[in-house]
Amino acid sequence: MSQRVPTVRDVAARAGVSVGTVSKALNNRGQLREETRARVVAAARELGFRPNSLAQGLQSGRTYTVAVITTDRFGRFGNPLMLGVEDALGADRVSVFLCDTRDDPIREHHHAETLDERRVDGIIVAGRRKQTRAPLAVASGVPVVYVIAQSSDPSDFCVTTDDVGGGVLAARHLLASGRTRIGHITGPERFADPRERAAGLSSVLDSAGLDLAGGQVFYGEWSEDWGRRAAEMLLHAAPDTDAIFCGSDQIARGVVETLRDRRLRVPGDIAVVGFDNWEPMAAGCRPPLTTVDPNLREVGRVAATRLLDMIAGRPVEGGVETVPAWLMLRESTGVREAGA
Amino acid sequence: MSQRVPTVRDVAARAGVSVGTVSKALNNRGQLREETRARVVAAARELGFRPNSLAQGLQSGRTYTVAVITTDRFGRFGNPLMLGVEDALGADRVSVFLCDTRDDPIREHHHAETLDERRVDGIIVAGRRKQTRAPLAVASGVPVVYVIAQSSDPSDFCVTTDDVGGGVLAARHLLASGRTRIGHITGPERFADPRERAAGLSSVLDSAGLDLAGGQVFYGEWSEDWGRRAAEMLLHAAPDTDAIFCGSDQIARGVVETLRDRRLRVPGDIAVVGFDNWEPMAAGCRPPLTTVDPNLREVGRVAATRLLDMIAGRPVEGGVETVPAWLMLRESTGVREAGA
DNA sequence: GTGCCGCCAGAAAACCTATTCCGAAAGTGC
DNA sequence: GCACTTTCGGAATAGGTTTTCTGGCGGCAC
Repeated sequence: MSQRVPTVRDVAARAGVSVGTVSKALNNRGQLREETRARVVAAARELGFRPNSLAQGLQSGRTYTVAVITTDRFGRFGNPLMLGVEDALGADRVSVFLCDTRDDPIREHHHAETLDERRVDGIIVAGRRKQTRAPLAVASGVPVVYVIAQSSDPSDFCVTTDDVGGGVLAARHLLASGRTRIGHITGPERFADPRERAAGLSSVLDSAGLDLAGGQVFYGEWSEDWGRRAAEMLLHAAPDTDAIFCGSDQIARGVVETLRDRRLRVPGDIAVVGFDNWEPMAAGCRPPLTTVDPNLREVGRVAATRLLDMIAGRPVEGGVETVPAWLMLRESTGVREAGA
Repeated sequence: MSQRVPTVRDVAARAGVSVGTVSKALNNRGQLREETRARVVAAARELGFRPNSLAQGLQSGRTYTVAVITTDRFGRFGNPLMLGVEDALGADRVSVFLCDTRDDPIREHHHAETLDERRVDGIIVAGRRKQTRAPLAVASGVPVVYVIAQSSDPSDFCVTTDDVGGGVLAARHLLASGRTRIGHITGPERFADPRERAAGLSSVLDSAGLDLAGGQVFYGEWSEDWGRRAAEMLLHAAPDTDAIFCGSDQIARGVVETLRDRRLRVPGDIAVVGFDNWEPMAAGCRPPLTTVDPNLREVGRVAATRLLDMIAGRPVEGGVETVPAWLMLRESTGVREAGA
């Protein structure tokens, strides 16, 4: 009872040919009689033969594997991203190694070494936040694409979200809905992402000759609780606010709760726009949230596609490619009620 | 300018020894003079040599790779699970292939074939729901561990959550807090998970001689909206309800919202317990939710550990191993207010 | 002092599995 | 009978690990 997995040698023996012939028959290469080819194929099927991709990789120098290194503790951002990556990679029978660094440089280095040894064809390095980071320490020649967090080496290629554009989308939508006294509650000022979203909003307001309701951006934390507290502050500073753009869906949830407590109708009295399009948060809200979708799945798809380009030797220019966001319309920015 | 990655041959040439000697030197095997070993190690370092793990895998028959096949990429369930898997695997330098089937049997089969060819050492098949599924169609001999969804082959090994136990925990906690009129709002009745949670609750209530508030389990959907609607129904049927155990944190959020609308205080008038301990949902709730944590990270850790056992040839009995849940205490089940 | 045994260090070769290139045998055409 | 094609075997190759082999040397006995 040999439980051994069959090799080309076994197939060759069973078909009565040489190993070279087996390879040619199964890969449709070389000159073979149709009868021979069929015999080999039959033998392979009967034995349940599966070529060893380690041996193939050794031979060809390509492993058809790609790694995704993420700092995101498999958080919610990683999911749509991975989905996009799989979209692009799946077609090519490329398998994905998933490595979580847990924000630890030692772990990252460790993963990089292992991936080097595994001779992955390429690597996607995904950060959680927009920031500049040191290039991944990996064998020269292995293509690397950076996602969201970009490399400090300008010749590296990076794909990222369009946070300024997301802010612009939200702002234009609110203006188009007839809102003019728009406030902004968002995450920590020390991060680039919320600053860019705020910049997008401000640019639109400036062009329209409008000021930010409350006179300032309310920077704080990425939590519902901050949304609740900041909404109080904003309404205290500017009681006539008629729209609030929030830096995340979680913040928006908090904001909506405060508005409800104060008997303010959404969207009747105040429209609310979130950011992330984090389905369970945004759709579960009452009313469901209109929100900016940063298009992470597309970001993942673009990253993987470019990586495949680089692997195939097609030139990919260094620099940052920005994927446009889009607006998910739900009820929280619906039409303003008459007389409101 | 040869960009070629260095091989043992290059190291051997630089150190002035044979390739066999290089291997022995770098792996601390065989008999070598200390001076020779040091010379080889130095040469390897200077060249930036990294052994090709494809070649090693070909030789040893072990690849130090494991695959996780999941049907649940969107879900929040995959994240803590993967974390646990990496906890257990990381120590052994085992890399993880992540395969998403998107609930498509064709995709699953496709992944299984590819993993076969890659000669992964083992596979973890993770389902989203407790159900029985056909065994993964993979080369005989490759160890497979099933998570949550179990294999129809009783000799396969499966790790799963303790939903009955979770229900028991929630029920005991509520009884201990002095609640006696406990309702239950949960997900679809056609799934085993909510039925088991309800069974756990019922068993405790039965032992205490209590009935379920509202006279029935409110089965529905896994949404906030169902939580809101079902809470209305429950309160209509049993206005004196003093606690609600919810089948998910999302449902609990909806329930809490309805209670707030009705001016019922949580936990003052009614205590609420969720299920999942999905941090942003449970902690963001006002008040923060006491909730059953199904311990998915531990489930992942156990699955990976058992898989490593099987890979190492240590016997693992078939059957289902259940990982105990635990209760995350937050404010939604705090002390009952005096006079309430 | 010389011959033999055994050990040490490292070279050389075999092996893991699949692919590819080269060449040989057999068959065809004229 | 010669050139040419078709068909397939055999060997080289990829990059390591492992086993076997060899040369040199020390120790011991006579």
